Amino acid sequence: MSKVQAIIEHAERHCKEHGARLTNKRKQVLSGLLQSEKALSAYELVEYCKTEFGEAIPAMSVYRILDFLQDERLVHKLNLANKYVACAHITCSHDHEVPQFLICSQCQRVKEIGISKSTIAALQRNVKDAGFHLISPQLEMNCLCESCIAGATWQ
Amino acid sequence: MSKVQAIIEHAERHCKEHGARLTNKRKQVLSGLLQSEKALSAYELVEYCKTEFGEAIPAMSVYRILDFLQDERLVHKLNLANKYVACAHITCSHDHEVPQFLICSQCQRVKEIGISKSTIAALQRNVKDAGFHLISPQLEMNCLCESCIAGATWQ
DNA sequence: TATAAAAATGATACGATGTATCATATCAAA
DNA sequence: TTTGATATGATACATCGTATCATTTTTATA
Repeated sequence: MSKVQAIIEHAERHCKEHGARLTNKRKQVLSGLLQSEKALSAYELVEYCKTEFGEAIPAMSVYRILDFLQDERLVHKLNLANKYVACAHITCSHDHEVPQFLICSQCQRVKEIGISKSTIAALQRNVKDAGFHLISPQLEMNCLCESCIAGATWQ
Repeated sequence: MSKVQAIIEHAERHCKEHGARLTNKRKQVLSGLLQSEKALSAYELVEYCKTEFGEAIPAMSVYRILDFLQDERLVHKLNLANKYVACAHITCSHDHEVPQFLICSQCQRVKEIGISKSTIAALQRNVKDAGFHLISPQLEMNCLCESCIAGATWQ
């Protein structure tokens, strides 16, 4: 069984546990994100599902499906790029900290990392000192990935 | 002289120093951002200039003016919110670190803060360990501001 | 001062992301 | 099996932003 399939099955069990349904279309969308291995916009996902799976899912449905998958914590939205990625920890059984995302501005590859609690705590302190309250420490940072650094034209 | 006017004059001198021109329209846009004291989208700025100054600046021009003001480091773009804010340090003479922004998700008020170098360095280290290179440590964080916390309905 | 070059602004069309709304189809429990 | 909930489809539209070409304004220079 492929890695993607394994994750999908895990996701399906995860949904069933609390009465949510991972329907076929929802599986297609999640599979699309898993297979592409990079962040995709909703409209890119529509294309991807059409060419890879022969599924013509209207954009409206993709947005709703993405909302569902976010509620299920199977997908994250990258607000900086207006794109979506599959959660990197679907098959983990333990809970995770709020994720941080490194987005390659050149190839759109995304790495989901955890930042040390002490660093996050220092951030929180800075924010609190300014009189604000951090809603979510999901940081998104514009980066260049290894391979784009290696082949970069701007160097 | 009002505080806004003082900042505008300072900005004008700053532009003149290297042959850039802070034209009337550009002043209007900058004044709009300064007066509103919160992040505005380009189209909101069009509205603001029309009602406050009677200046009908087309959206296209506002975008170009915002680009100019960003090049002059008088304005920052908030990529999370697709809005723009006046730089909080126009009248400072010294250079500043890359700014960080706390955006109130409720009232759109924005606070520009500096985060300690050690925290930023820790972030950079985390990113580097993941094999990525941080292009710009301009962090944008979704927050609630003091007054919205005080009057919050979700509490 | 006249005129050419450069800079700024205007007008129009369009692309991309996302939402609102109403209709239809599918599933699931009584 | 019917009924209510859930999921999906279709359409229109709002918002943010860019591409392109035209026009105006400013600046420099002959």
